Amino acid sequence: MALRVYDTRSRTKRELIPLVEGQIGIYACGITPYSPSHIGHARQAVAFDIIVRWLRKSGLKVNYIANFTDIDDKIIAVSSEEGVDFLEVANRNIDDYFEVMDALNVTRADAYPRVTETIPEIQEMITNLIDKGFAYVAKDGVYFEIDTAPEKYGQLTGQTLEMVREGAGGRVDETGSGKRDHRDFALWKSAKEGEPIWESPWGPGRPGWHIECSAMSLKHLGERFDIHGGGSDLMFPHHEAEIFQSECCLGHDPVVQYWIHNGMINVDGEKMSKSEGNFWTVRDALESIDPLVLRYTLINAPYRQPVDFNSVMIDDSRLNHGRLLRAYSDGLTMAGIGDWSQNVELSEANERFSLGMNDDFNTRVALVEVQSVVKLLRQMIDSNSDKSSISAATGWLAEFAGEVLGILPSKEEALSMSNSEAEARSAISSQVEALLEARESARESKNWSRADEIRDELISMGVIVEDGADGPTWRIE
RNA sequence: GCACGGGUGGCAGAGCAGCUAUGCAACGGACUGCAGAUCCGUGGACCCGGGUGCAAAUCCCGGCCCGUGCUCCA
Repeated sequence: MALRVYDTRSRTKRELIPLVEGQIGIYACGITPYSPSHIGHARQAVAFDIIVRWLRKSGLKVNYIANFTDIDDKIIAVSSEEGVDFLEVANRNIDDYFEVMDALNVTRADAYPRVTETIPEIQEMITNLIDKGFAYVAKDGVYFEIDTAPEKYGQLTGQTLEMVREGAGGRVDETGSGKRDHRDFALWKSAKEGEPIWESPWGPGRPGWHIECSAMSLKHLGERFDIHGGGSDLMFPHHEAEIFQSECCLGHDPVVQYWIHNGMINVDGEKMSKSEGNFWTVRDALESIDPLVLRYTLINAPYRQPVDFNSVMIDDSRLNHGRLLRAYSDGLTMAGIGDWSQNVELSEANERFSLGMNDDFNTRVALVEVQSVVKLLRQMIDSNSDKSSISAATGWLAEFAGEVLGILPSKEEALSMSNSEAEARSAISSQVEALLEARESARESKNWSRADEIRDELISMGVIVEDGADGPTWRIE
């Protein structure tokens, strides 16, 4: 079954053919840690996490690299504002990143390179570009000269040199920059007062934005690698600049076989931004949303589509995820995890799930199959199916909803969750049983108002009563 | 303005030439004193206008609307 990936550069879905059979090198542009991570970062991290999980599930050996751009203008701005070292700002926000992404069940990348740990490689690349005539030294730094490779312009966004010229023409003189052309971009920025600096052949300074990713991907994945990705907002200029740098430096193209970009997050249909006041950090979101529910929300649309973050969407995810969780833990306690491969319906579900994931990692299609297996499992439980069927369906969920999509807690956690619920139950059990008994006798004498009164009392204790054919059952909300 | 995505039932969101998407909500039924949970069933959609097909939500052309980008210095 062929795995097809939408490649931004060719604007088509193409079959994923690894450079080295059985192996995939993937680089994803991570965050610039100048503030706590927001839900857009979470979407990116989750999207690539699932892509990597699916590649591994497909039998590929994956080397996944995600970087931190830990020196940049915004970090410097925060650091000078707070009067602390720039690395303190970066480290603080990197810690935050790991903490919230762990909560979202994001598998760690194989490496998290940082700009500040890649300075020699960056300088080497810049030297190379100067030597080959693609870059020049100016009074305020080193610039990549766009006109040396005009054919590479607009590779990802379709824009032409002329368009951008119109968009920003004539600014070079105004800013006093040493650029020859305003579309040239900085590889190295000369030191300014009070900024962190590194020594270089072109004087003290720091790397420009863009070069770090070319250098880090080269260092970790080599001169050619399979997949490079990030948010769609990075296509221009960041990723196009990388194409210039890497391909001109290495002297071949393409360096990256497939470019993939995830869509942005909107909040209530509007662009999420600090000035709009609709800005959600992951921490904000986790105050009212369970981490796995948030993850469910983020994969509720294919990774390339925009996701609208709104209360309906979240409530919907909460409901569906809750149903999934309940079916899973019921199945787990009743029958455990079993082999699903002998069950026809589950095998078909597997096929459709895989078809969806192989079609550019369509998690929405995958979730439909999860929902249908939840329904199937529910039916099995309700109709007192044999243990092996229930364990098979539970096993299917563990494998696909758990292992691949990462929206289930681990088996141990799921069981300990039901254990802690059991503890909570036993703590109030005698009290509840007594009330239920009183309610049952009220019901027998058709004293409905008294019965409902008792039920209300139980609800206020956080107990939900459900009358069934064999008498009432109850659970803790 | 230009580039790239997208506009599907009350809502969210798949499908991207012929075959029930799915979930929530609604409606009907089973079970219920009621409620809840669960199950069964029903109705309901493809932004507008042209075009190409035996056949178009799906392809082409033209509108309209939405999102993102149009660089670090500004």
